[in-house]
Amino acid sequence: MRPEQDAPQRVLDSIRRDIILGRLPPGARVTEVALASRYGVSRIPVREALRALEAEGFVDSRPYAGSTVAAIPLDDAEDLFGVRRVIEATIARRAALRAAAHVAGDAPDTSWWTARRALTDILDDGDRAVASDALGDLPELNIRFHLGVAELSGSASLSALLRQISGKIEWLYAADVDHRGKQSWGEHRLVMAAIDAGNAGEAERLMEDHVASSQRGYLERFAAGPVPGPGAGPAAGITGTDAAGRG
Amino acid sequence: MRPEQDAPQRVLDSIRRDIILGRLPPGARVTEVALASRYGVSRIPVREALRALEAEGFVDSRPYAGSTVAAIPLDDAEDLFGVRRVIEATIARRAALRAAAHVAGDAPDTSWWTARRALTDILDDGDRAVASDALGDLPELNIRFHLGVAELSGSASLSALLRQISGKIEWLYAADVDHRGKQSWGEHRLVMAAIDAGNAGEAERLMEDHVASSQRGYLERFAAGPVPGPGAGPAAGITGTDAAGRG
DNA sequence: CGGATGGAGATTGAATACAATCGCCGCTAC
DNA sequence: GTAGCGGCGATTGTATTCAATCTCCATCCG
Repeated sequence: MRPEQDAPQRVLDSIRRDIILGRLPPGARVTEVALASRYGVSRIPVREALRALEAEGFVDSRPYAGSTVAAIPLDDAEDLFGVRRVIEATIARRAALRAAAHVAGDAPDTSWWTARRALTDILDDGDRAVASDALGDLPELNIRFHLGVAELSGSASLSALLRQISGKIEWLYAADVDHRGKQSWGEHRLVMAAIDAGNAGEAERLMEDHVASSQRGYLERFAAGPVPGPGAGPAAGITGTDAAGRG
Repeated sequence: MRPEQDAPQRVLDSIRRDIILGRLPPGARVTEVALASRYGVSRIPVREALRALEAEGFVDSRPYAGSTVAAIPLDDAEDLFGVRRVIEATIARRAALRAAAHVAGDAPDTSWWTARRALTDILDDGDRAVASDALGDLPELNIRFHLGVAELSGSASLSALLRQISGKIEWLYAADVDHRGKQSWGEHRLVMAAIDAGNAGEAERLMEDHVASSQRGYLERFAAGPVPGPGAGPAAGITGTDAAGRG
């Protein structure tokens, strides 16, 4: 079996996705051999992925006792949105500043153009999804847009922080996708325009409003009875050799 | 050799410390075998530690090309402080709310008392350090105080975020410890008092001022010629079998 | 009949071994 | 003299293997 060259990354993304989408419910035991056989690799890449997930707060581990899926951070929802607002607004401001520097001709950076082009594609894909009422594609595109802007900001530190927070918030939304759907998506072009114009203040303000609006949508939905969610009971995990998340 | 039960954690902390303190300068190559022999373990724990460090943004890795120490995020300094202000203020507010719930008798949580007692010890140790002019101990105690308050807040998500940001900021300060020394340390007791009183608004405000003040100290120091630092050249790394950070 | 205790099975922690890939150095050709 | 190229050493990626520890369940004792 040839080395997949980034099997750990693939395994990491897959497990995290299974957790976020509720295919691995909170409390479920995740054993290394089960995951290894599920993804067709040995335990080593799985171990690395599990350790990363532990650092990200998606699983709890105890020495020799294995790992379980962590509890969904329901109590942190409001604060997570608050932190995310600040981070995203900062990112938008810096992205605008960097865009301005680029049109001015300074900083001849090819990676910047790559990131900018990727955003164009994401925006177009999202518009098509909205036009064809394929709203199921929007959550994924939404994440990619925001991470794309982070890329454009040029700050690895802020990108990493946003990535961590986004995962948690995505988890909160859980399988409850399309939180505001069309309207929310439309706001992305406004943010992008401000960035392209190099208008740092406007980009910062628009992004903050956008995130705040997303937060309101979440709170309205879950204020009363928070998240019926898939996390029914601390069991039903994968334990056998081929049972992972086939629900 | 018996399993150390958390060798990866120890290795992770050690390497991160070496990076933050400049013993492993930016650009230095860090090979698995060198680290393994330095810490007396095999490559497996080292791999897990390196992957965690990559997620934290301290090293850059490419498949089959190995890992190098990342560049110090100098350009992110101001924004990192901004995000940290929000996170710490939120943490302080929640810690106060939780303290209020505890004196009220709700939530009989033994781990809370453990965390609270640890903070008492940290504050006392810091006072002793100040009294005996052992200011070299303050940076370490400073980090522990802030992480201790995060623990008290009861939010694993916010704790993880703070941990990540603190590492970066500590890196910025680099070997330049005792940034404001005695005065900064004294502010900790004010924050702690507000938390113990269950005064959420006051705790939030005091913590934000405290972090903002720390930021001013940093900017004043490094505004002109940012960080002479140990990152002289992209070389001098550890490559041999026993050369790690013996500088 | 309830709770402690011992052992078997399962699972993780770590080391060793091997395959795949990269980077460097000398060589060749122009 | 310099640019392209092939081989070799070094390093990473992964699998296999064994030791240490935990969990669960049946058993025994009070």
